[in-house]
Amino acid sequence: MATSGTPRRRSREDVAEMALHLLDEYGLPDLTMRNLATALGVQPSALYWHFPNKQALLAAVSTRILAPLAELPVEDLSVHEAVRVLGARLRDCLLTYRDASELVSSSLSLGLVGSPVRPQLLEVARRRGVPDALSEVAAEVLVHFTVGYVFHEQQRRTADSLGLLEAADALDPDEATAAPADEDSFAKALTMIADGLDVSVTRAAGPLG
Amino acid sequence: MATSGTPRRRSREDVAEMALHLLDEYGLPDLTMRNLATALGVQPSALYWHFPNKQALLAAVSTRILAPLAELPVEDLSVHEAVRVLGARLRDCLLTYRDASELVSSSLSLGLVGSPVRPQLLEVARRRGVPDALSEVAAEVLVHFTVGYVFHEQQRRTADSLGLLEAADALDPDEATAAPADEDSFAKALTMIADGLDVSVTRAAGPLG
DNA sequence: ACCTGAACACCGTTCAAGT
DNA sequence: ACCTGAACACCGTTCAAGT
Repeated sequence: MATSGTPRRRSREDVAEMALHLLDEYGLPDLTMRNLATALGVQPSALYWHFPNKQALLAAVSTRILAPLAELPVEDLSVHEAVRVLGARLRDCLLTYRDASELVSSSLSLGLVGSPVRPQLLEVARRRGVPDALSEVAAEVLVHFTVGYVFHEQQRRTADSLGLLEAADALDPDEATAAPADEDSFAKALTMIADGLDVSVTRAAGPLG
Repeated sequence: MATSGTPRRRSREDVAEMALHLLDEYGLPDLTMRNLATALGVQPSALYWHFPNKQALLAAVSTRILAPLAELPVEDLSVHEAVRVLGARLRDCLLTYRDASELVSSSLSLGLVGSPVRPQLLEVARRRGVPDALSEVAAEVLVHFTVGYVFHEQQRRTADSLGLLEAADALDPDEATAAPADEDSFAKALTMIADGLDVSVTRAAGPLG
């Protein structure tokens, strides 16, 4: 009995994993249902048994990309530290796979995937007596900024890997080569966001004690 | 001579204007080259005389959407006020047309359109003696957050106009109906960003004077 | 200068039918 | 339960040719 080994129940996971691999290898524009089916040695229509549509598939891929964030230990951090660590780690996750920020951005906006920093930031903030309303706002600023920043970063990366950097710089003489999207300015931005939250916390606590 | 009236040189502008109209009327997914051509009473291939590709067309539409921002008078504002006013006005521009934030987000990330707040924020900041490096960072946080926020706002808007709000809320029992994307939390976020910039400015000026 | 006509090489999705 | 085969209704883009 059951000699055919494990009844491989997780073929849905296999599809998502192959999709993530194709994303990283060939980029989002080439992550088509047809290419994915071919890579799996299957007909395109077979994918629709596992996922209702392409958006749902992409949401599953987004979840995989963001998974490492959930395991990040934040209990002992200050709120200021948590904002910076969560932002930096979210950026790491997005930079791990090609075009990941674009994919996550859309899954996030469609509400098909939860905020990758909200639960942990809320937990730390509560522990320090910060009102949820403030941490909610900070979480939104943090995730929108980070995803948008890395989106921009990855687009420029693939853009000048194709050698069409001049086109983008010819926009405005003053505006050219705005920000090189360096590591440093990202860290400064996170500090600015954390500082902003601190000010709000102080203002909220000030009148009371 | 020249009896045929004005030689209508601006048909390129007409194409962009019609595209903006279609965007607002039917949404980004239905803004196809074929639908646009039909609306103009022309063959799809005719559009490629005016624009090299669809991305360039969309960039022109983005520029139109963001145009009102350039006329905003900011000279007399404090840096703190400028951040909040520019953010609020950017949101207004994006909310004026359906799916505008998604379109602008991609044009922005592709570098086909300049930052809609950078020039004015830099000008105000210089006037107040704020180092460019700091206002650059603040401008990035401001634009990424605002575009991302409104993207999320508009997606939810069209999502529940289609009556599929429950699907998104069934994600996580704790995480459900995260932020109703209200006017108020957006204003609070802008204040937080402005506060963060203020702290950075104070820190930069402190050791010196 | 501006546009047509026709083609090329693709898409996501559905659905009866197979096993 | 899981997949095939075949179709439907589309896409963006190119390019010779017209006017």
